[in-house]
Amino acid sequence: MDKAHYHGGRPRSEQARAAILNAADDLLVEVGYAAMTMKGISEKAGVSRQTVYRWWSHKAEILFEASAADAEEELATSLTGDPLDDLAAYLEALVRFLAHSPAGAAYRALLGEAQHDSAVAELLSAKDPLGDSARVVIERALGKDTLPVPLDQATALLIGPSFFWILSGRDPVQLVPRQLAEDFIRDLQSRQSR
Amino acid sequence: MDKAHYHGGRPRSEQARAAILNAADDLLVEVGYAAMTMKGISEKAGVSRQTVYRWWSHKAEILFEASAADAEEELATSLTGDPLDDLAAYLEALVRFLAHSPAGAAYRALLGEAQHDSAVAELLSAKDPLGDSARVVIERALGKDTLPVPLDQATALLIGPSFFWILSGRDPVQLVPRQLAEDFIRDLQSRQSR
Amino acid sequence: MDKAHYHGGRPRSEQARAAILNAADDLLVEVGYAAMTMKGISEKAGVSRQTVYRWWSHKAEILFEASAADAEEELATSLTGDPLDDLAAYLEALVRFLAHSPAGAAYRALLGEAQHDSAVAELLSAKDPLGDSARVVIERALGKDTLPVPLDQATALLIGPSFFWILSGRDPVQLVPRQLAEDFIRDLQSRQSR
Amino acid sequence: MDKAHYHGGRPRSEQARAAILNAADDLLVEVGYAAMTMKGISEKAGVSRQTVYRWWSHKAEILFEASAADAEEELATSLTGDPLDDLAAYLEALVRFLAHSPAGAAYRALLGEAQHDSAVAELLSAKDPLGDSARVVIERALGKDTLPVPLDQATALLIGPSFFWILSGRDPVQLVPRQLAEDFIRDLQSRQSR
DNA sequence: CTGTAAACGAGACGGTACGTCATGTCTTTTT
DNA sequence: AAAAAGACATGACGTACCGTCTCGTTTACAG
Repeated sequence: MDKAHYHGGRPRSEQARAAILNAADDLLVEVGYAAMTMKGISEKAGVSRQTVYRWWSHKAEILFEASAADAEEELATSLTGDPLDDLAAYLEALVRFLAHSPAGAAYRALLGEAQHDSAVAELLSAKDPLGDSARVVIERALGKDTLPVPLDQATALLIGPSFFWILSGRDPVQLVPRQLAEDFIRDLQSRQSR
Repeated sequence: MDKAHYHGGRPRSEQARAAILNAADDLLVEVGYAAMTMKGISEKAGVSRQTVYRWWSHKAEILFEASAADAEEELATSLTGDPLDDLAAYLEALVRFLAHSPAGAAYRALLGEAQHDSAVAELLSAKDPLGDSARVVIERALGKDTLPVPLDQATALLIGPSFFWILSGRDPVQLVPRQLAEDFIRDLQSRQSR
Repeated sequence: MDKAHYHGGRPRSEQARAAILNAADDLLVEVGYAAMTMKGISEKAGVSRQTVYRWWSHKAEILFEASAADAEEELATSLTGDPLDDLAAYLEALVRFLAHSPAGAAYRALLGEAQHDSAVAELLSAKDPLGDSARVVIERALGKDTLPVPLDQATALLIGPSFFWILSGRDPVQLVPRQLAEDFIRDLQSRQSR
Repeated sequence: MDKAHYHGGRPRSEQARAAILNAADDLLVEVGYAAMTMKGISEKAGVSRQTVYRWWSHKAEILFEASAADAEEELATSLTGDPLDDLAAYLEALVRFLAHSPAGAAYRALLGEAQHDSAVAELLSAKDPLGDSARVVIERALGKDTLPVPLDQATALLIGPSFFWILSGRDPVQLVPRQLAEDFIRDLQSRQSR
């Protein structure tokens, strides 16, 4: 017996699962989040509506699962050794993600929903791609123990300005990641020296 | 003749207008943004559905008009003369607005919609309560001409961390406005001194 | 003002009403009662599903309204003056109705539903085309006051055998209406003479 | 080997068969024919859905098999020797069956379905509990050879009025079996004497 | 004081998505 | 081969809101 906990019955179709996630991804780009419906997803995936509802309860849940991997990948960074370079590279990736990537659009849509749908809010707080990636970068660039601020608050200082800039609809071209990275480092240092 | 361009017909009912805006405000608190519908608003306001559609095309438009005044008021600050005090007070008001005020909930809901509805995005960019209020505070606290950074980018530095903190669902209690205000001032000073 | 109790609002569309009743009639013939659905009716009528549900709650209700007039007409009889002729003619019409007419098929379907759906049962008991027509015929053929049996029971004696024959799926050709009419008259007479 | 044509494999489970028939019987009483579903039957019987479909194709088929024996039993009569007594007793049993017995409710439901489902119609014409029982009673009470009418038509005369009365939703209390039996006998006699 | 014309209430209408349900089939392991 | 388990495609269910429409009524100013 291969499966650990077999309880009888036809096994879940991996094909259907993939088709649904792909359909959700595609629909987000093609028609936007608002016009994306459970019905539309099921039809685009060539799958019954019931099958969609069997495994997910909201379009947000589907979209989250569909874009989580992409988000993680796009926000992952390679280290250069130089803290400033690393942080600047990360902020650049962050801006690219939020402003231009499909996965970023998915994230913004989900975060938007989360503002008035607690189910979605829980989804995001359970696995937060921005917070997670930022924590990793800061730890590796500056060292975990030398931080004068709780790690979580440091992420807010790093991410906050770019996040606000893009979410509030401002032009991402005007953002200068290197400058923001410098500010961040200087800020932490001056806090430390007090 | 009072009205500038009268073209005959019954004048718009101020009573209906007020009832609709109030209904929208109330419904946001009672059922949340997602469950708020044009039909629900019209019924709660005791007004025909057509009357709502005659003057507004989305629930976002109604909500925006209904909460704009409150937002402006809640984000307005009185000056003390001390820049640090002023900025800290403003950040405190900002957090209170975003995290606890009904008008702030409306703003978050609208900003959420704006992430996937360009009509709402335009609405917000046309009159941006956060940006406007922050610009005013920074100008008055630090002086317009001494800023080493474009005013708009300064607002992002000031607002960004708190904005991200709350929008991403983190606990607003952990925010320390005075600390953030200090950081902001120190940041601008060190930029200047280079 | 034309309408007796106008309470505002767009008036009901007579066109939609007629289209729905026609669609129901047609569908019964084309696909049969079981395969007839509310959705199918609305689509065939070129009408929204909500419009159907606004005025009727079951397909049985629609079918009843659609076929009631036809049933009444097909079971109406013209008098000849001779009781035997009249009753025989009526039974002939009854058999034709039950066994061959579309309206009769509708009636049989409804009566079938009534056996396990009390809502349909009420519908039929409120306006019973068989009972009504039979009562009229018996009254006019034999006189209301000379009956030795309650009128209702007389209708059962007259109608019963043919009704059972057809409903139980037997061949209507083997029914001899004139013979049944004779039996009925003889029966009443012999009851009277006791 | 016991079975005549054994072809290997697991034998049919008698337990499952009985559970299904019982479940059908129970469900008819509990929820009525309309709300009775194949799914419901299988769940109530604690049996896989496939097992139900393997042996029966409609709920009508199951219900028929489940109630046939009961019907036969309830409509069987013991002879007293007196034709009038025998026929009256039979009619009484018939009314009790149609109006009050669960098996009778099953029969009415099936006959209802038969009006718009030819598969069910065939089922009933293949084994007709009413016709069969009536034929037996008439033969034994009046003698097979002295009948002036084909036996089948005689059953219609005997059963028809009660059948119509109950199927059309009238109150069974108002039926007087003895009276109807008298009518039936008198009718046949007067036909004979012509 | 009488038109005229837009605002308003009421509510019907065609659409479309919702989430659920039962259908009958299938795929898997177990008996 | 039969059976339990349960996933699957299909398609109707009845409901909700959408935005539009068509009525009769109301309310202002203009002539």
